[in-house]
This record gives sequence, C-alpha cells and structure tokens, in this order.
Amino acid sequence: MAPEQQGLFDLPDEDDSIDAPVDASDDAPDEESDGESDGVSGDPVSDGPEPARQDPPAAVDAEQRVVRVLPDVAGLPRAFDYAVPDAMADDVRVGTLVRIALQGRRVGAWVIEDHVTPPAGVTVRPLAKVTGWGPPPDLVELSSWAAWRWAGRRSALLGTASPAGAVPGLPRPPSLPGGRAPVTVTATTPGTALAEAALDAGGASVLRLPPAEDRFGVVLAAARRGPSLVVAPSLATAAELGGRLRRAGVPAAVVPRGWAAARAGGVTVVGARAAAWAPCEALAAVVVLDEHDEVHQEERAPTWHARDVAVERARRAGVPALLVSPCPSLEALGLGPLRTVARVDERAGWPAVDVIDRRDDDPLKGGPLSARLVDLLRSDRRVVCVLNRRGRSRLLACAACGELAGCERCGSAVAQDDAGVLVCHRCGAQRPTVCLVCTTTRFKNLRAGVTRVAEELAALANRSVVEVSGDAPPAADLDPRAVLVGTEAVLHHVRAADAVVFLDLDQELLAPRYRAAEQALGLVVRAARLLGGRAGGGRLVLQTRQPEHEVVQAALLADPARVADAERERRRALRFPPEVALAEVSGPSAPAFIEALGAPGGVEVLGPADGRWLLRAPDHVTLCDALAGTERPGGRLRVAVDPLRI
DNA sequence: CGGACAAGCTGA
DNA sequence: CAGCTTGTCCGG
Repeated sequence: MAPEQQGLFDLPDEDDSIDAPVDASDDAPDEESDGESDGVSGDPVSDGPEPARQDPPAAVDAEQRVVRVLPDVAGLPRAFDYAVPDAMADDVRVGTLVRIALQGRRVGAWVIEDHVTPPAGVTVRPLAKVTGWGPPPDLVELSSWAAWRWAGRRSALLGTASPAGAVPGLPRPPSLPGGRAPVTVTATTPGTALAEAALDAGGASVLRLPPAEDRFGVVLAAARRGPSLVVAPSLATAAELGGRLRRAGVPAAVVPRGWAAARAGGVTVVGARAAAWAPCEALAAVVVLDEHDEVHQEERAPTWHARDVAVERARRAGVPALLVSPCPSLEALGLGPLRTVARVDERAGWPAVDVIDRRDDDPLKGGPLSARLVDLLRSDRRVVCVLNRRGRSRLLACAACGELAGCERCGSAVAQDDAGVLVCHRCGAQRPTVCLVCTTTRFKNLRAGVTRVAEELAALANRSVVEVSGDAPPAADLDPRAVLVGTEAVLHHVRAADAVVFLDLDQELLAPRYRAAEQALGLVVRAARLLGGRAGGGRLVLQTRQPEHEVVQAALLADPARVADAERERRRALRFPPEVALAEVSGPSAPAFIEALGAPGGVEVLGPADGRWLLRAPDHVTLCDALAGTERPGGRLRVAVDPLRI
C-alpha cells in the first residue's frame, strides 16, 4: 500500500516538480550563508546575483496577502510564509490558529506576522484552514521574549497562550456603562489600602499580606480599575475568586474554561499559572497571588514563571503589577518596592506559634514525638501533623550490633517501606529486615517516616489517627475527630485545623536545596492558613533543634523579613539567585550542547554532576543571550532557566 | 516532528 | 542485490 499512497500524494504535487529543480540543484546562492539570526530564515531582499533563471509561475503576485506562521511542530523552530485565501481574509490576524500543508502533511500553526514579503524564490502556498481564535498580538510578541528568557521553544509558550480546543467564534463582551464595572461591594481589608496605593503608584509592587488575610480586597481593587489579570496559585482559588468578583458586580472569566470570554474582552480574567498567558483586552492591572509559591513555575522546559511573565506583561502594557504574598520571594522583592500592612495587622494575621526545642532530647530515643505533644493529641482539638518523610523509616540501625542498615548492592542507606521491606532508594534493591553483619532481625528506627509516626501517635492519642499522603487523600467519611498525619500533602487536603504540628521542621530547614529556607517558610504559611489568624486560637507547633533559625523566628514574630534578610546575604555569599542567573542543562544531548556553548563571556560552566551542568551568569541577559546564541544539537536536551530545586 | 532519501548492514 | 535499518536533511 505504500506505492498506492505515494501515487495519491504525487497527483497534487505537479507544481513541485516544476520548482524542484530550482530548489534542489545547487544554484541557490544564499542557501549556504545559513545566517539564522532568529526563527525566520531567508532574506527577502538579497536576490541580486540571480540572472537568467525564470521564477516558478507560482511566485507571489504583489497584491497577495501573505502571513508568516510558526508551525506547532516540536523540533522545527522556524517560521514559514503562506498566502491568505480571500475566503479567510477576515478571520486571519496575528495570533490566529491555522492549519497548513507542510512537507506533505497538515499541521497546526500560529500566525505570528501579517502582510509579510516572502523571501525570494519560495513558492508560497495558501493556508489550508482557519482553526480559530488564538492569542492576541501582544502575547504573540511576549512569547518571543519568553522563549529567549527561558531558552525554550516559542511554540510551547504560544500553546500555553492558546485555547484548549478550537474557538471558531467569540461571545459578545459584556456591555458596561462607561466601560467600568458597577461594583457593588467595597472590601475593607488592610490589604485594600495597600493595593490602592500600589495601583496609583504604577509599576510593579510587592504586597506582603499575612497568611490569614483575604486577598479578595486586592483583587477587587485591581478589577475596579478595569479588566485585570489575576494569577492564583490554584484553579480552585481562581474559581472562587471569579465567583466572588461576579457577585460583586465585576464581569469575570475563569480560564482555561472562560478563554473565549477572556479573548472577547471586557472582563477580568482569573486563573492559575497559565493565566499569565491568558488574553485580557484593555488590560488595567496584573495581580499575582501567593507569588512565592513554586506552583507558579512551569516544571517542563521552558520553565517560565508566572510572576516574571506577569510583570513583563504589565510593564509592556504600562499597567501596575501587584505581587502578593505572606512571604515574598527575593525575586519579587527585587522587582519593585515592598508594601506591608501595619505591624498590628500583620501579627493578627499569623497564628500563635509554639516552638518545641528538642535539643535536650536524646536523638536516639523518644522518636519524633515530644512529651508536650501528648496533651495536644489527647485534647479534642483538630490536629494535623506534618512529617516530610514517607514510609516507615528512612534510617535504621541494628538493635544488636548498631550497624546502620545499608544496601548490599550499592552501600547506600536503605529505608523501610510501608510493608516493612528494606528498599534502597539509590539502586532500587530490596531485601528483608535482616542485619547484614549479625543477622538479627531487630532494628532501631533512627529516622521515622509518616507510617511509623502514625502508629506511634495512635498509641498515644485516645482517638483515631489517619495517615494522609499525596496518593491517599482523606476519605469523605473521615472521622472529624481524627488526628491527621502526613507529608506536606496533608496541608493541601485539609481546609481548617486547630493545631498544625511540624514534627521535624529541621528536615525542611536543613534540606540540601538552596531555597530550603524559603520553601520551609512557604510550608509554614500554608499551615498558618489552616489555622486562621491569632484571634482564632489556633496553634502552630514547630519541633526543632534550631529555635533561633530565621524561619522559626519569622513565624514566631510574624515577620517574614527575617528570612528574606538572612537569605539575601546567604545567596550573595554563595552566589545563588537572584544574585546571579542560573540554568541547568541536562539530557542525553547535554554534553554536545555544552561543547557548542563553549566559554561565553560572563558565563561560568559548572559540572557535570549526575549528567547535569549548571550555568551561572551575573544576570539573565548574559545567560539567556549565551543560550540563545548556541545552536542546539539534535536529540533530547533540557535547559531549565531559574531551576528551583538544586 | 515526520517523511524522503541515501548510505550501510545482512543474509541467501 | 533485495530488503531492511540507520542517519541526515528539510519543510514556505
């Protein structure tokens, strides 16, 4: 059947056979110059040295409208020119999603430029079809910047800026008297005044609001100025805010579902991370909620960050951007002035904190549960315990000879899973619970995991204890009196609590990641949200051997600046972001890429470690220019600019 | 990416 | 040398 298919394909390709000799023979002089300054190849004006060769008859007539399109094809970061048939003329504009015939197949593409002059000598074919509405021109432009900033494919970013399905037509935008929403609610939270001042000042601002404060006041303040873009940390939060905006009389669309309404304009647009790429006609302001939260960064390359996309977008539109967080990141603090509520209001928005100093406890005895916890467990308060160690034990020692339980294959420490089997997390080897030295089967649990702690808690408490993990959310018929224990996932699954206990905060504080302190504070903030403000009487319990650590002090004093100030100095000393710009290069083609990169000025190449390289530069311009100027080898390659976990 | 085509490998 | 795999090139 292969010849049959070929025969079919040959029929419409008659004009190919005409221009084939022109293309294929080596008489195309500008072909070897290969100066790919950017995605678009070919120079439209350099057709001088080409005598005595008639152009193919399909050449463009001067009147024809030609658009430049970027195919939605991975590994083809090039633009091509296509003619716009008259029947499609009204539906095609910059951003429109189309289908094109390319190399014998039909692929999707975005119109990225209108009324272009195609390079000399190419046969311009007509667009095959208009699929529907796509991103507005400002986002098409922004995708080009973001592709540079995060060293990724522009098509990936245009995909994020596009609707999930085809949008052939748009709904009618809400018609508003004077173009302004008739707002029926005025919020009066302390954050509202901050937001108003920041909106009046223009530019990017950082608003530090305590965990318990309702961010709706900020959102409403922005939306009252006109259609705004609100990036929330989750779709659930976005949907809730969208509903509240509408009830307040503000037209709002929640993306991705409301993409068409957002594209039609006249509405405030709310969504999760990808909302940074949602259309918003006549943009008046941009708001990013929980700016510090890592969910705002895309995990797949290009690893764009909603905060940075939103700020750049606001800058280009000349509108204010509000970065809202209880614990602003150093990155945000570098983007604009910090505005805080009065100390009394900030303190009121953090829960009371109990620090349990465990320095006096014997590390080999007593496990993760201190005596002071028992009272809490035996009360009738809703208690949530957090321990970021899964399974039964992460570190065991033989009860008889004291030997650490190691892997017989690779020598790494082994952990004990839920079923009690010893598992090596480096090589995956499994073995029964037997000491390799003295063959006894009794072990001491040096570093208990959630499963083991749940058992211990159950023995201590006079009520049921339920383990909650990422893959085992709490059942709907959960005993409301139960003590919940789990990894940090438990903080996502519970709405409210009277006490949240970090059984081993040191694990977060000492985690071998450069952002460990900020990440630990982020977890503490999440816990604080379950407890509400100081007036609610909730307790945040931190078990630690480092009671003077700035994260502990920040929670205790409701002063997140303690973490930011300490962290800024540390990052400067160790040369980590935002003091410098980093990129991580990995994947099978990483060695070839690093070789092609060479040693560009200002960029340090560190590594490889575990097959990964780290690039460090004083700023993003230096880093991203070097990345953009390096030709990519074939094969799989991951370039992660601003990696969070290193 | 995926098709077209060429060069390289294998087996009778 | 057919028939297949593997590699390289290229797209308007």
